[in-house]
Amino acid sequence: MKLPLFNESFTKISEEKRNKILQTATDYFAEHGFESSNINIIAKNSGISIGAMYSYFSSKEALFSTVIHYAVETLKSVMDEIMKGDDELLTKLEKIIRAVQVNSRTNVLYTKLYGQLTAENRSDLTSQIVADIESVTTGLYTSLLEQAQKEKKIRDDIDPRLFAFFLDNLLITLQFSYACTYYRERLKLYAGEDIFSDDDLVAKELMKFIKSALLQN
Amino acid sequence: MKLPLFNESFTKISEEKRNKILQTATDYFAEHGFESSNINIIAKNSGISIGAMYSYFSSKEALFSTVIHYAVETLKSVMDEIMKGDDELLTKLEKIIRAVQVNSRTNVLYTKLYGQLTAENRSDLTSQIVADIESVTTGLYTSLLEQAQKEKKIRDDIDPRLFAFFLDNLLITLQFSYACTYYRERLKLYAGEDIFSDDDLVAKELMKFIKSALLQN
DNA sequence: AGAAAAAGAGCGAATGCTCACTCATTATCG
DNA sequence: CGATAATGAGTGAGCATTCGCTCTTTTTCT
Repeated sequence: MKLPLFNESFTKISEEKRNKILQTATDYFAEHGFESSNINIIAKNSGISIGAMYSYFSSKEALFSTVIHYAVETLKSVMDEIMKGDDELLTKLEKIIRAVQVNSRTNVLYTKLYGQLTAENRSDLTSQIVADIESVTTGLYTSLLEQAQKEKKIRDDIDPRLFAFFLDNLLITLQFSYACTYYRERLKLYAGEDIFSDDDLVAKELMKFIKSALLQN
Repeated sequence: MKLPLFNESFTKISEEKRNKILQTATDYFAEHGFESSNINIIAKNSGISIGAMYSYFSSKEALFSTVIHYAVETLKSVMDEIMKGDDELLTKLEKIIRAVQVNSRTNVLYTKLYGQLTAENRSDLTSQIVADIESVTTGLYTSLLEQAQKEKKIRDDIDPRLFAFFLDNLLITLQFSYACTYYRERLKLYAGEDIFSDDDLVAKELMKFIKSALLQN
């Protein structure tokens, strides 16, 4: 199955214009979700006509898919950057946590989009995109743990696939907690209003949590 | 701020009819989300006219709020049941995990609703409902950990508020993983197609993870 | 080169469809 | 026979998508 993305005409316009459209659409979708977003307004805010919009994208869904596609690529590249280094497991995890904290603030919109995707029962089309990124991190985390297990760096009495899953769960919810209104409020409920001015504390405690969950003890 | 719930007339109809409406609406909202749900169809599926629907609920949002309200109450009562026992921390946590596994399957719909609520940038109205339940579990987990810390049952070098937060994150994502299509697929990616026929494995490994995260080591 | 023609990018008013919600009418009941 | 409840056709607003048009650029022809 192939996702509907942009039409050829979209590649022919100036990069500036392309970015303007993508940025505007990302903002708008992140704010309103798919259903409640008005593509006419997105066009207007982008400084183009709806007619032009429909020459670049054959449907609202195609625009949405494209936006998601870019979001996913961005997140992926951050992950890859961290993973390709040869730090050991715990160092990599800490880097991911830091990236999540910094990046979520920069890319709040992307994370919101991600949240929307997972909650909505969107068509197979979009859920497919997400399967892409998911399968990347899945493999990454699992093989990281398996590797570490082989090297006796972490305990051997665990199922690396499930532990990778729990790990990812912690990182995803952390991501949400820095990006989505709802989860932000929730973290404040737990740790107080000021928690967002103390990234170090959160990172340190989460590393403590993860570390002793993983290590032989 | 007060949430719009049902009108008085809704209390006057037979319980059977009331349940039929709520059940139908819950199903429908869980399937389609708020925006994409059609209240005319919900009325028809419930076997009442739209006119009647609007005499029971003054708006689509009121119907939605009511549905959420019941969902939250149900989840709350399960939690309370577990919490009021005098089991120790780890036993309680295991019970919660088990409840999440069993209950999510029964109450898939409720969990989906919860997921939709948190992802959508819904009006303050609905986000308020959720703050209700959230503040309950927040308090519960945190004081459980503080208590256990006082009794030297778990390590004392941690911030109980943040550890409670991480704990809750693990439980929430577990809940999602048993209820929402997207997260189900994700868990399958990690642990294989058959994972959903082995609740014990998941529960055991998660307990292992949590246990060593919490214990002195 | 300059004129004429063709291409096609961009425009936005108009179309048609989907609902949330209303209200005139009808049924039910005490 | 009122009063109360229920009905569902109708209303209008919102919005995805279309399409006839304009205006600019490119190509063709003399």
